[in-house]
Amino acid sequence: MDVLEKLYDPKKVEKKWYEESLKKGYFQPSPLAKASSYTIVIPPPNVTGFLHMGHALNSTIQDVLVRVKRMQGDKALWVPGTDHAGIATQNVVEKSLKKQGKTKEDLGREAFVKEVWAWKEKHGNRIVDQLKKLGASCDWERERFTMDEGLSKAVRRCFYMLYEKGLVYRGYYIVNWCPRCGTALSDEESEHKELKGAMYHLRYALEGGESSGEWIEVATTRPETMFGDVAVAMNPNDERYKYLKGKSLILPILGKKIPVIEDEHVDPDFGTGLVKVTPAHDPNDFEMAKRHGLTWSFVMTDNAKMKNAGQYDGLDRFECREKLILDLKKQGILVKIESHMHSVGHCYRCDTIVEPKASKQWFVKMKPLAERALQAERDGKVSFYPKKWTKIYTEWLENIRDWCISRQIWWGHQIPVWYCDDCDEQTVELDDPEKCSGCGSVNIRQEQDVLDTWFSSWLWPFSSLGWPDATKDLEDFYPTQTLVTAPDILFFWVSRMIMAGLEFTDTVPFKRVYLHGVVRDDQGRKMSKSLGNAIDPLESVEMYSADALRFSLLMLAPLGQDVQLSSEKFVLGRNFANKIWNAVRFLSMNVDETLSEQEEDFSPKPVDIFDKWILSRLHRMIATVSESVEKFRFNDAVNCLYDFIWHDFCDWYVELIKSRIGEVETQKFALNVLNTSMLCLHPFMPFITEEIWHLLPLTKKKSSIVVSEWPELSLDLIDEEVEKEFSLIKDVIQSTRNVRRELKLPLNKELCLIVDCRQEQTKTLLEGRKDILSKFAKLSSLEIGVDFEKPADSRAIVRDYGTLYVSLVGLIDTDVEKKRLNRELEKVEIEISKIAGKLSNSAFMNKAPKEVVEKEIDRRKKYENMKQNLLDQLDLL
RNA sequence: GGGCGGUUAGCUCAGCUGGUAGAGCGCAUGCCUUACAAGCAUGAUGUCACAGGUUCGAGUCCUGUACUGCCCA
Repeated sequence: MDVLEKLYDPKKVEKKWYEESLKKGYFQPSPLAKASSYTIVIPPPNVTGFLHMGHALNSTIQDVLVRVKRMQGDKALWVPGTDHAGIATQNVVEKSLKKQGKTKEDLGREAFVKEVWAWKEKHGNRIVDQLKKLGASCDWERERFTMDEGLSKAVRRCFYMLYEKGLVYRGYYIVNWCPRCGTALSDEESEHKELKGAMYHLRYALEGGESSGEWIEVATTRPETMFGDVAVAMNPNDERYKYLKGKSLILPILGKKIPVIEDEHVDPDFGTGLVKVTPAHDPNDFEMAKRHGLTWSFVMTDNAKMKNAGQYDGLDRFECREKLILDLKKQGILVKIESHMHSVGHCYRCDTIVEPKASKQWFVKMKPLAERALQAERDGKVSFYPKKWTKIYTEWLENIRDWCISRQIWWGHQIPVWYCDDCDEQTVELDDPEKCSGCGSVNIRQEQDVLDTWFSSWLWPFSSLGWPDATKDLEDFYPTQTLVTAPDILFFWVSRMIMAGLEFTDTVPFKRVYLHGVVRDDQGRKMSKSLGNAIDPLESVEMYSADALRFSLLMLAPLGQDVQLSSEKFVLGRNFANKIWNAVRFLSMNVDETLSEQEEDFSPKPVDIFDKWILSRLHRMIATVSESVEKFRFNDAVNCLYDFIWHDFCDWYVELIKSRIGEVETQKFALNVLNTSMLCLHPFMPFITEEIWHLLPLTKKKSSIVVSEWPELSLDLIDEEVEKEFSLIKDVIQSTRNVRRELKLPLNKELCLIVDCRQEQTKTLLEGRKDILSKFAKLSSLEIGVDFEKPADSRAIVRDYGTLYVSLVGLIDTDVEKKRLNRELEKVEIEISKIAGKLSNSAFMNKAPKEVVEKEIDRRKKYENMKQNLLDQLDLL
């Protein structure tokens, strides 16, 4: 082995090995793998997107799962891709057109869509390239895009099937309208935010009572909608307004006559108990108008400019509100303004306040789809981790509302419905029709709207594998195993995929859904561009390496918990990488030249207790890591690796074998342990482990660690006895070091140690390791026996297995020692009285399990020994 | 308004089926000890938010309160 650099340099390494893996096709499912497949589909990021920490956490987790399964011999496949993000992408391209002083209308639909495709070809790879920097082991040969040919075909088939079944319909309803994007949004795309608004109390005159000043008071948060009022509603049981029944009112400004109606749904306690009814711009009012057979009128255009509003026509809705309020005040119509907290829908893409608006849109009837999705969960066919999300999933499905799938934009799958100019028939076929399916007329026009992007994404687990065609991939890799995503798209995406899977493929698309936490900043706030608190994962990769980023993220992210991140947290991963590097560096300086020439792997036998100990710890680690990954407890896995490699291997094992590192068998053994550790660590830190794996002389079997076998667990190598013996040796060393530290003795001063063991067995064990004890505790002399007299001028350290005496002529201050021993005594006595309390409690003795009682009795014995010993020591002083 | 989390060391958090409270960072002290100062050694620090309850025994289970975050309406 060549001697390594002192500092690990990840830059070259990461690039080199990722390229190598791509070239050799290691990320493609191996045809040689065993029959069982393990598939994950990536939550497709936006083509417009930039990689953020959420993506980093998300893809690291998927990568760990896939890499582990790949090493365990499964046919592992991680399908990557992006979605076309209708509104977002259209916004981006519109913005760049605007810079050239152009609008999409200037170009026309066809040219605009061409423009978007051009943008996609140029920039659409950005986020994919960024994922590669993190080490994502996706099969890039299978990368898909929601607008590519196959997936468009899937969308078409899906729409057709739902239409034939009567589950897709066109209807007039209140939708969430984004005036900036100029399109309808689904309920999920309208994000509710708590805002400080106002409740405006307005005076509406009673018909015929204008001159006598008779009026009633209505309260509203959106006064500008008053132009669209078609009635005022009261609760039929509201005694206060009994006199209004059957009366009419005069709408201020417009002077229009509107009726008072009675409706059970009016809450008499809200506002004044009288509500203005604006069916075109409010969902409740819309329903109410339907019940009462009222017509409606729009008062806003698609970009939220006022219309049918008299002198206010053309004003923006909020401008209008301001002006209107001033005018109403002047006219004495405004009674009062109260501040009022309410939640207001915002467009999830551009944050504009959503305007509820009646309009004709396409919907999917969700109830029948939801039933099956609920049943699948109840049958245990799909489960959520952590479990708490199950309830959120089921509650959403139980209260599901129809899904508005049409969007008034140009970028996306144009809805495959043709209207006929000559009759009322709608034509929906798998291929573009040439004539009306009703009257045969050729005067047909395709629907202009496009489908919601999620209408493509909900097919992703099977459309990305070839559906609706019966492809080999679909057969081999579907249904998938695990879905890894953030909980904020549980409704948008996860639930809908389950519904789609059941509807179109008759199976759940994945068995387990792992919902990881949200990445927050160090103050617990969500990371966002607008807050400026986002940490760029690529900058972090640049500074700390992808391995460090991955490792730190996982360390900070226990099962489904949010992650509070600051960039200094990556130091942890970086330092760990460097620590490993230096352990390898140490070996590289000592390993025999001839080892590199050996062709086969070697599995040397343990020669002493330390070898047995590290093997025991190693296999414990293998067990924990495998199990934790299976249970999505990635932070446990990562912690265990960290603890084993750093503390067990580097701090103790490497130090212990330094004296015999010249022996080839020792080298082989250490290399073997290190190699196994690298295999276990590889899914978490793919790059440094690959680099080291290639450097280690014994790993010539396969061409890459990526396709190497996961270490086999040998439970019989986990040896409690050996671990116990080792911790005894460790305790003697650490206790002695502590004396040195407490008495501020210089490191180069060697100590004389006497170990007075309680048992012969302990003595024999320690005698056998005199060399190590002397070296590690820095001793000039060491005596081990049973029943020693206390030597003069020494510090006594009382342990449960015996007493350690460190001779310190002239350094022992009797008073200080007394105080110290009394402090120890106090602690021991507290423990004893705690235990005594338990043991004298008959309820405890009767009800606690036998093992627990025995354990307490043992502990009592131990502490009483220590107490006696401490008292003896005090006597001697 | 309904639902779901969180509250454990100075900070960030583990602690799964109740049985002796843990890690990393930070802090303190001493160290360039035949890999690593991105390091080594040793150490200090806790009313486990609060109040009840169940239990032989509660950080862990139950009820309530406070603060805090998120989701839904």
